[in-house]
Amino acid sequence: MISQTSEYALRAVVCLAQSPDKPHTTAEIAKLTKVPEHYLSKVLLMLAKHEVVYSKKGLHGGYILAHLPENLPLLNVINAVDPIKHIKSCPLKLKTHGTNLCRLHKRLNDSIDLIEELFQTSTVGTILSDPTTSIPLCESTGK
Amino acid sequence: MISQTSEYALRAVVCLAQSPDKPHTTAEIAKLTKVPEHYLSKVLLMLAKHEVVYSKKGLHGGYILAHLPENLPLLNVINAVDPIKHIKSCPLKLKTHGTNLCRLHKRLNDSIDLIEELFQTSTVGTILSDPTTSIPLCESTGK
DNA sequence: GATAAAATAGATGTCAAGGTCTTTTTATCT
DNA sequence: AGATAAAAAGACCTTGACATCTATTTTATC
Repeated sequence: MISQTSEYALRAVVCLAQSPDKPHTTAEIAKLTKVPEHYLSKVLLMLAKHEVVYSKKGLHGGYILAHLPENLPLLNVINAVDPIKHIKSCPLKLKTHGTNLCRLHKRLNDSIDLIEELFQTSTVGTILSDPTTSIPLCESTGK
Repeated sequence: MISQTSEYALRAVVCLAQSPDKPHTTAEIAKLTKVPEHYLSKVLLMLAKHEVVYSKKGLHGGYILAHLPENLPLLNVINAVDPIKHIKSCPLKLKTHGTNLCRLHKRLNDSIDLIEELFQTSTVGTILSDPTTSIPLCESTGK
C-alpha cells in the first residue's frame, strides 16, 4: 500500500514539523522516528532534492521543513521518495487497446486516483492538528 | 499499490467471468490474460483455496468462478492472494502507544480502509457491465 | 584551522515477491 | 485397466526493495 520508504519519509517529515524552528541532524531524526540511520540519510537526500526539506550543512546544520506543514500535502512527501504510479496504458500491451484502459484497469486506476487525491488534500498540518489521537511518533498518548 | 499478483488474480477472475459456463485450464487463462503460466497456476491455487474459483481436476477439468460476478467483490480476489494489511498497532513499537495509532498512522490507515471499502463495493460484475470502456482484456475496443 | 554536519559514492548483504520447472495426484475417457 | 489431461505440490532461481557500512568530499560555523 504505502512503501516502507514512504513511511520513513513521512515519519521524518512529521518529526521535523513538530519543531520547525531548529534544524535536526540525521542522527536525531533517526532516533526519534526509529528509522535506520544510514537508510534515513538516503531518504532525506531525496526529500531535499525534491525540496520537501531544506538541508543546511556544517556545524549546527541539519534538516528543516521547506514548507509550512499546512502547505505540505502528504502526496509531495510520498512522490519525492516513491512516486504513485498511474496505469497509463494497457498492462497486457494489447495493441488495440493502446492507451485506452479496459474496464478492469480503468477501475484500478480510478482507485489510484482516489488515493492520490486523498494524499493531496491531506497535509502534514492536518495530521499535526488532528485532536482525536495521540501526538505523532511520541511516547505519550497526547490525550 | 496493487501487487502484481493481485493484478494477475483479477485478470484471471475477469477472464473466467466472461464465460462462466465452461471450465478453463490454466494454460488457456494464461494465454488470454498474458500471465506467466506457471506462476498463474499458483495464483489460481490460492484463489481456489479461498473459494473464489472452483477447480475441477482431470480431463475436461479446469477452473470456473465459484460465485456470480455480481456477488464477487474485487476485494475477495485481492484478499485471497495478497491481503490488504491494516495498520493495527504502532509501527514504531512505542510501548505507550500499543494499539493506539498516532495521527500519522491513523491517517494512513484511514486511506487503507477507504481503498478496502472501494474494492468491497466494486464487484467483478460491475466491471463487466461498465459500458464506458472496452471489454476487459480483449483485443477489441468494444465500443 | 578545527570541527560538525550534509553530500556523494559505492560495496555489500538480506529478504520477499515474482517467476520457472519438475513431479505427484486425481478425474475422465476409451 | 490403462492412457491421458488436468490440477496440486514443491523445489529452485532471479530480481529489486530495503538496509548496512565505509570512506571521501564539501560546506558552514566556531
